[in-house]
Amino acid sequence: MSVVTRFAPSPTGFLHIGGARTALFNYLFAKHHGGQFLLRVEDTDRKRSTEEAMQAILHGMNWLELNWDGAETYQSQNADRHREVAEQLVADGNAYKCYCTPEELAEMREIAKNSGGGTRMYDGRWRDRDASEAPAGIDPVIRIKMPLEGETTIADLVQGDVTKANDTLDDFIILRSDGTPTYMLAVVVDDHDMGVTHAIRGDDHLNNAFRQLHLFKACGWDVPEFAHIPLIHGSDGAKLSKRHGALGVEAYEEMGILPEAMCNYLLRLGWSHGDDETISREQAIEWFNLDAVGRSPARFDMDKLLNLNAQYLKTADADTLAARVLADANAAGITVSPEAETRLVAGMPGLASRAKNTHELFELSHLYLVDAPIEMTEKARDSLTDAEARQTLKELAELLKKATSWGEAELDGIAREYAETRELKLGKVAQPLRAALTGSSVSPSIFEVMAVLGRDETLARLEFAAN
RNA sequence: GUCCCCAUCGUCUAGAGGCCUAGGACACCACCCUUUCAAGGUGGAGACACGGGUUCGAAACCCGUUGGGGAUACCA
Repeated sequence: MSVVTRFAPSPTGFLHIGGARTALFNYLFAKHHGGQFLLRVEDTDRKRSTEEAMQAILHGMNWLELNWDGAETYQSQNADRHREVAEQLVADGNAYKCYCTPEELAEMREIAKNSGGGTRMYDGRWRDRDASEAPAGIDPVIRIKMPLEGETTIADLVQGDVTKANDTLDDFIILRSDGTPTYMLAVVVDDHDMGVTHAIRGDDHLNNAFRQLHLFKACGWDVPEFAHIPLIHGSDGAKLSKRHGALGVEAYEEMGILPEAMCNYLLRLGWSHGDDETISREQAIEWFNLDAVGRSPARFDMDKLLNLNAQYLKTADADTLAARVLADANAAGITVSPEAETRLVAGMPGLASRAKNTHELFELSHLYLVDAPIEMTEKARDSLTDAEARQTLKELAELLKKATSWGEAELDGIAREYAETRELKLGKVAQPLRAALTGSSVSPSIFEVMAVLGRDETLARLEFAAN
């Protein structure tokens, strides 16, 4: 049997970290088994679902390259099918209509809470009543008949065997009084119709799994395998939620995080493969398994994400990175000449090893983006007020003009030789050079910068700074 | 309240009864490299929640305690 997984977000908010990880695990599991990964939008709560949230989720999935198979489906479009199943269940005697008023329900809940356990939230008062007793003027809901006694065990692929007494399971509502399905019914019907073999989802659904299992059985369907993965907590240890300042994945995108880094980080949160830390998508697909998913909740750690991001930045393709920098430049209203763009790509390795996110990369790139004369920071200007420093630059410029080739090694050699003849420390030469060439006191290796800038731009900047 | 789940450095984790004097990663500290800043290298500090069992031997297995989390809707 081929594996089919699905990610089933409800479009009531953005795609947050926990959801993204659930999607990733479902994706990886399906791909590992050569199966299918489906996306189903759970929009049965029409009041809370928004188009905006849905777009945010789709955008997040695309950004992380969690490509789903086929077109995404919308649960609300299967409402007719859900109602049919509910009615069939009633016809088969596995479900029944309940005419309770909200007041009656509230009363039952109150009793159950005060009883100290052993009492169900819904007492099943319409379970065996005849339809002829139905009061007029009340639209009934449909409830599923749950087993009255015994216990139910779920062989969860992550949590292991979990057993729950059946008397804690009440006859829950599957069809609302307005004829729309509840989540519980919709998931079961859709999972069955879509051929889902493995339901990998958050731990918060573990309790629901017991109810769903009986619903599957009442319908006479095979029950999918369940895998409940622990939730991701905020740094305070509580469930991630909007009020906790949990962010949507697009927020990380805006922070200049690379999607590969994000996925790698999410993968390591709750799943491990020995001591491996940096894991490519291909490697993840090959290695991913549910056995290695941890059972305890993990906390989100921005520092580690940033560290991973820095690593991906270092090995990322220069053109890809340049495109991100150019986008930032464009947003900042900086016009980049074709020469500057060439410099940017050439200088990328030296830049990338110094950045933790793409915005830092953009800031670091500034020295290549602009053309002479360049602006200077106060610190840089200060180091050039010294007459001796300016003299150094002038003398060095003369030597550089005579350079036969413009490679990093040659330039380095010229500067060192000059420093030696003048009996200066290399730093005394390099720092003014850095200020003049980059307009800053911090930059990649100054000889690398010179090589990337090229002869003309270098000499132009030197001349400007020396005067 | 009741039900369910969880418990190794600050954080993410390795650990399938002897390979554990508990390993790796992030963060932190020191040193090295060095033209600045990063990166990189080397080293350091830092954990088995507690109490009982089981066993020749428990971080690992069992029970309890404590702590944390989740669920308790005509939300998903």
